[in-house]
Amino acid sequence: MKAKNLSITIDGIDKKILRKLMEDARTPILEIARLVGISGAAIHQRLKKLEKSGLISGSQCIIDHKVLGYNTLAFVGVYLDKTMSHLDAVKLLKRIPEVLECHFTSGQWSLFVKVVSKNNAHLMHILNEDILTISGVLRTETFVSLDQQIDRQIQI
Amino acid sequence: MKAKNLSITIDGIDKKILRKLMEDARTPILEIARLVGISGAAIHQRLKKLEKSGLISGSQCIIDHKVLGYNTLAFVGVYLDKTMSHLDAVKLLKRIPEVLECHFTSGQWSLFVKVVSKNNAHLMHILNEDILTISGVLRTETFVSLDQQIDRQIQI
DNA sequence: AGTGAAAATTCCTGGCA
DNA sequence: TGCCAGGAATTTTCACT
Repeated sequence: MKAKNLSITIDGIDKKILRKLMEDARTPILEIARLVGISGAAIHQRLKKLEKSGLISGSQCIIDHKVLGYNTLAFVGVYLDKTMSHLDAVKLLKRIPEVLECHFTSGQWSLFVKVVSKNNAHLMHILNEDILTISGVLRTETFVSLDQQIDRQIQI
Repeated sequence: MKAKNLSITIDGIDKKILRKLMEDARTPILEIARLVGISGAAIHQRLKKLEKSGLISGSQCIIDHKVLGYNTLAFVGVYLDKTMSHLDAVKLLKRIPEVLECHFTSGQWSLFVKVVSKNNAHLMHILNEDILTISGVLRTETFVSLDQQIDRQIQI
């Protein structure tokens, strides 16, 4: 079977570079070079290629919510009135800082939202005061994540 | 109102450092220093403090699934037989590379899973061949993300 | 694609205000 | 806390293979 002809071809060395940077984005290029066994300059140009291809879309440092006192993670299914445009609802959801993800989904809900909060009372406040007050939001269904056991990116 | 006495106190400079690194984890310290208006050494010791406090739990480069051909994102609610231990189920879910998140949730489902796949056929395969074949999994409910409009970390 | 070398930049530590 | 200074390390580019 022929490989799909995307704009990038990734070999074993690229994979090693990616795996290392997915684990720690601040790993020095020279350290990767030593790990992989080729020169720093080579790693450098491979990295540029990977960035240019869009495979690496950026990097970020990860903030631990819990250290900030955000101990609750929840998913919220949102039912929208058919007169409410999804995009307008999303625009208003964006203004709620605790909303981290918002998906337009197939199935029973119009929108599906991931929310963090400090505790259950805070979550209730976000639901009642912030989300349900958006005009066009009919009702919501909430699922609290009691424990997150897997959290990762796709494996390379 | 008194601020909660957590183990860290974060001032405006810390926030600027964090915001920059959340946007690009590879930003040089000296660039942040110029941005903020204090010396690199000061940024350096603040960063160490932030890492030590656990607020910064790491960094990672972000891979764009779509460039790898993973075009579908879905959420799957999993119903487990009461004889099946959640932890065993999670152990088996971990072996499915397309499973990126797994939560133990309140509500109707035992587990709630985020999955990426190349297309709908691939998603069906993951559901039928990988997830439903786990012993103890009774049935699943799937919600496909047709479009993700918000994806961010908590704002500092 | 990879290498080695060189220049610019950055990291990081210690001493001091 | 923050700043400065300077040696070590890293990034980045370039000519060559």
